[in-house]
Amino acid sequence: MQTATQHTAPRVPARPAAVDGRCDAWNDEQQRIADTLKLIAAALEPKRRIVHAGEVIYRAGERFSQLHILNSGFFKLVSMSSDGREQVVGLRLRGDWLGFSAIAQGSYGCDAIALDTAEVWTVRYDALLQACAEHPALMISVHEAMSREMMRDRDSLMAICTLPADARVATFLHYWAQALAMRGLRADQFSLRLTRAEIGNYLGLTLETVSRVLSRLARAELIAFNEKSRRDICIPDFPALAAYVEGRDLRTGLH
Amino acid sequence: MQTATQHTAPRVPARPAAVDGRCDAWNDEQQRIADTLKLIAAALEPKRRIVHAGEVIYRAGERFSQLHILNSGFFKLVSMSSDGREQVVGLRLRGDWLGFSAIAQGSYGCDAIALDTAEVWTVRYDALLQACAEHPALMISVHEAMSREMMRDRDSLMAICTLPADARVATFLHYWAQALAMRGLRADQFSLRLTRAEIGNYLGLTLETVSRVLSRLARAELIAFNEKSRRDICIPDFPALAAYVEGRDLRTGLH
DNA sequence: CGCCAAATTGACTGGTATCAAGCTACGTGG
DNA sequence: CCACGTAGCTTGATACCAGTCAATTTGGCG
Repeated sequence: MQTATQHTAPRVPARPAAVDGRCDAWNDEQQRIADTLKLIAAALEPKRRIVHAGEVIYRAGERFSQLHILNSGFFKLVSMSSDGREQVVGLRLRGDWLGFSAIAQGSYGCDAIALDTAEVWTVRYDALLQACAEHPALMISVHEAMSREMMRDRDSLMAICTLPADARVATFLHYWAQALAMRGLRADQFSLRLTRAEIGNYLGLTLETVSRVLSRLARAELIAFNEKSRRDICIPDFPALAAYVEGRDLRTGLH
Repeated sequence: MQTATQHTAPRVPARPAAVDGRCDAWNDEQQRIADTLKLIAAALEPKRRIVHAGEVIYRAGERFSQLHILNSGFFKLVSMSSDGREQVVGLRLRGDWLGFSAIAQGSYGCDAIALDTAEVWTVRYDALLQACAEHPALMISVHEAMSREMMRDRDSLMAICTLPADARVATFLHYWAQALAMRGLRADQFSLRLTRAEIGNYLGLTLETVSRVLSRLARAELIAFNEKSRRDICIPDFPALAAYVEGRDLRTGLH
């Protein structure tokens, strides 16, 4: 079965020793996702399909009747406000659901766009409801997924509200590396798959500011660019990045 | 039964004619909340209690086993990051649930603090799961509540990320007035019940900036202060405020 | 090769934060 | 009753971070 280009290469990525403390959570997370997918496959026979970068799973305004689960790949959620401003409101990876926020309103509130080749599983919402009533484990799993999404949104809200630009970008990279690692993908080197403008949009910054911050972080050796394609980021020292994201008043020249 | 001080007086508040367009949504919302509460009361026999301003329903870190629904009153959710920064991450009114975001993690991620006398209904999560399996309507209602919470968080994220200070505060007031109106409470005059510092914290601004913006909005006559207590806000012309929140390039002297 | 989107970098501007000085309301105790 | 302290709020002066505008470089692709 075809899967995402970049994300398949190393099954067990090289991980810096200092992240070992995370290995439990990391394996747990992998297990959790696998269990959830198995549960869905067993109870619902989801429609599976491959989509390619740029393809749209749903658009804002479309009638809601299905939910989607990512088996692989990488999506962005783009919301458009009444006055025409666009905003990237979320990013989704393997194990994440797409469409929860449409349940209440009956129609999607944003576009879901693939940034990569991805495998999407689709289930009808009414079928899911029925399956949940019959399979308690599935209902728990769905609630947990929604709860996790809320928690994540809340964290990013907090980060974006309170942190200066350097810390926002660093937090973003840190979160992203962690999310990849938890899914068994390599986290010490990866492609952002987003333009500076999209990152900035997501973080509430301009593309110039994102560019400048990335340069500063590189100068401080918290990240490095892959020669060829500055969209590929290396994280040579994950603990250092983590420390910067927490403390932020360390030796680095970044106040 | 004792209920919130301020929020009970007018059963059907005076509403400026121009908001009539909203009356459908407004009555729908009231009906929806009433239906949900009835559903919960019927299926779960929730524990009901009155809490007073300042009381805490749960604290970050506590083990999760219960969810709460507000029958009346007004809560803030306060999250504390590892490095000690505090942040108001949400506000809750009648019909809102408290605790969803704790499901995934098994423990609460923030404090829930009453800002007013409130009536809280509490249900065990395991009981809710079981009831959901037996009552499809209840499960739908729970999913909708979670979905609505996601949508709201997303909207506020968008507002906070992309808007300048004036618009943030105006959006906040507009949302708040609407939320009160939808619950049948008077929206043309209300108490914020939050200090400038708390509002600023919630909106990613300093208390000084909030104060200045409120003064500017008052000078532009989009809001007015109740003589005595500048924490009581009047909205003399709701459509004007709504127009400002949307367009923002109107006649007002606020660029 | 030449075009175009993306990214980088610099100079300048402006919106918020910060620092600081009062003001107001309210409760406490003399 | 008034003096006093305190918490919340307002307003002004200044500093600085990030946005804006602009010039240039880089990389991808027909």
